[in-house]
Amino acid sequence: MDFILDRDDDAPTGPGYPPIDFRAALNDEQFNAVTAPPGPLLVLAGAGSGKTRTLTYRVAWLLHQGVPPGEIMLLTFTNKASKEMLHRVHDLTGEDARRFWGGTFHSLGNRALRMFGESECLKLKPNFTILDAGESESLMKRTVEAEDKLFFKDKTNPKPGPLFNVISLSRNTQKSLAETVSEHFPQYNDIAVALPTFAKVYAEAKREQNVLDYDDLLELWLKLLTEDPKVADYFGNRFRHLLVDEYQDTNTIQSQIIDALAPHHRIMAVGDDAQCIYSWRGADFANIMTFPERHPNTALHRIETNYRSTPQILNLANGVLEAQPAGRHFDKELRAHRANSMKPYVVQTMDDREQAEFLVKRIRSLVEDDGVSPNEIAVLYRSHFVALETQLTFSRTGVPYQITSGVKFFERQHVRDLVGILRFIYNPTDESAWHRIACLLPKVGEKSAHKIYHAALDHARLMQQDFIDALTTDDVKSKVPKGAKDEWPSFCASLRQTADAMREEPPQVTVEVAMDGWYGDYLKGAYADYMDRIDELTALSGFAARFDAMQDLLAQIVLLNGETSDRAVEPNQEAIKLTTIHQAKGLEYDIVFVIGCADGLFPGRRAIEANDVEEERRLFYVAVTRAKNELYLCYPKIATKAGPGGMLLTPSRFLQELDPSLYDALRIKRAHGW
DNA sequence: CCATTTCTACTTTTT
DNA sequence: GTAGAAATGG
Repeated sequence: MDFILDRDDDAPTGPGYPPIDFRAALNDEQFNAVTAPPGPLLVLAGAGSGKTRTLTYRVAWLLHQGVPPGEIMLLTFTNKASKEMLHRVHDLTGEDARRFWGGTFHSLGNRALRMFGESECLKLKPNFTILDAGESESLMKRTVEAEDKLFFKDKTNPKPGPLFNVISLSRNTQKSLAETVSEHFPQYNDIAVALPTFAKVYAEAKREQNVLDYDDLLELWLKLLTEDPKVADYFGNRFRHLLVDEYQDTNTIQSQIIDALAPHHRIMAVGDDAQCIYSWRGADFANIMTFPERHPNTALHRIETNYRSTPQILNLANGVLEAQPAGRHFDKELRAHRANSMKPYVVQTMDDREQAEFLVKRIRSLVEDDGVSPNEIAVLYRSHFVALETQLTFSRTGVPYQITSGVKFFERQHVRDLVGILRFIYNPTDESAWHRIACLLPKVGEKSAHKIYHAALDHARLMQQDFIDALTTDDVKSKVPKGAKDEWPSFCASLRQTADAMREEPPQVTVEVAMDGWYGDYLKGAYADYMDRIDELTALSGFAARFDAMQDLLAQIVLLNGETSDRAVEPNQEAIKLTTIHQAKGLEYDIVFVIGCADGLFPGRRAIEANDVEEERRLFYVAVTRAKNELYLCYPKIATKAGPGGMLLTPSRFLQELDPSLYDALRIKRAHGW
């Protein structure tokens, strides 16, 4: 992806875009928001009221006013939402989406750091790499252990994951660790004093290794904006218009970034407090409330007419919100626009399997009898594991589906291994990347990897040698466990070759060199489905072909975390969508099935135990408001997989709280007993 | 005695 | 698939 767009490129100004009849395309509320004069704009938009439509038309309107695309920044939460939005803008105006700065906070932060990371206030080396969640945690584990050897041995102490979460939340909310612990993690009160030290050693390790974690992408971006006037000027002058989607999900640091980006206050923030579902990442819909204070003369727009769903679906959605306890939310009622239709169904089945079979039967009938496009059907769920049985049944019965799954393409073991090799070679100080690949050698685990790494590092420093060359010296070899000695030469040789390729060849070739080297042999031995995995790595090399520079490829892979690979499903093949509700946010489908609507699954067990189901309720609200025409809320009576086997489930409290007149209950009879 | 492997139980949500 | 506990091996 190209980063720098010169302003001169951004001609033509003004017309040159296909004409749009804004008046006819929008209702009054939308039209007023879209054509509002530049300045702070806060748009409160209910679900399905055309939030994305308003944003995309706003972009189109700005373009029609002669604003060059290069002056527009579009911020979103998920990759999916950003892709969707850029796509819609493109459809509307024909403008090349790459001319905007559009993307998630994290990806734009990355872009900013690539441009200005070397600024005095950060002094980042340009070849920094980004840790994913797992690597961040294991780096934290290692650094904390180095500081306090016994910390994790004590079972009453938080494990690396939770520890990381505490520190991450404090960074995202810009609050002290002490405050974060007492507010959100009282169970860690007694170890709170140790946390600042842990945070410090972790931060130092990252700096030493020239790596960043996700939170750094926000934190350092903000630091650039507030501490380097040159950078602040650049962003302030260049991006004359900011548009922020799902504003209710911004956390403190994100909201500060927005404010720092726009000294000119030309921000359009769009949000809906009832859809705030990221508070576990520090999202606080109070940001909406205080927006007018931070941006004087904010024009407030409300968009409340719902064009998406039938009145019956909306009634149920309103019913979900009615059950909210009083206070801490704005009253909200979606006004229906569409004609009456059938009520949503609540479907009880015996177990997961029957639930899946119901889906298959109903979907078949929808597609074959009613001519519904499979692309317009979505199966939504609270957590990935709920969809397991559905996935299997779909595969078995040949229902085409596309899953944005827990096992995402870039998360697959072998993909991450290969990326690890690339990352390590690109930035040899990235010890996390080293660990990942070194542990693949027999008899090498965390400890040996660490020893080898430091032996090589010392040697390289001492002899002024390249790190990879240092690996083959006797000094280092002596640290390699016996079992790994055989493979060691070919391991090193392959790294050498890959490093050479990275210097001379484009990313795609580098990927191929790495695949054909030691790692290819390793795969052959380690997995029975070797061929499948090679195919996937070939897909990775195809993906790499899109990039000219290794750093862009690597950054995209970490940031694009969840993207299903292009090869999973043919782009225009028709397939049912299986996704978590979080990922479905902002999207809409003709037919929506929500599966696993049982207490313990949705709301999740953890939320019930923590006695805080409000966020889950908002999530449920998000789920039902995705549906345009038909909505099915399904739950199995018996949990087969999760929890202690054969547990009896009760319908979700969100269903029980609803007035039964809002839905039709359906009980599935077994078609054929087995 | 420590590091690694093996076995078993369980699985939030995203960047 | 993966994290954590028990078993094994250097």
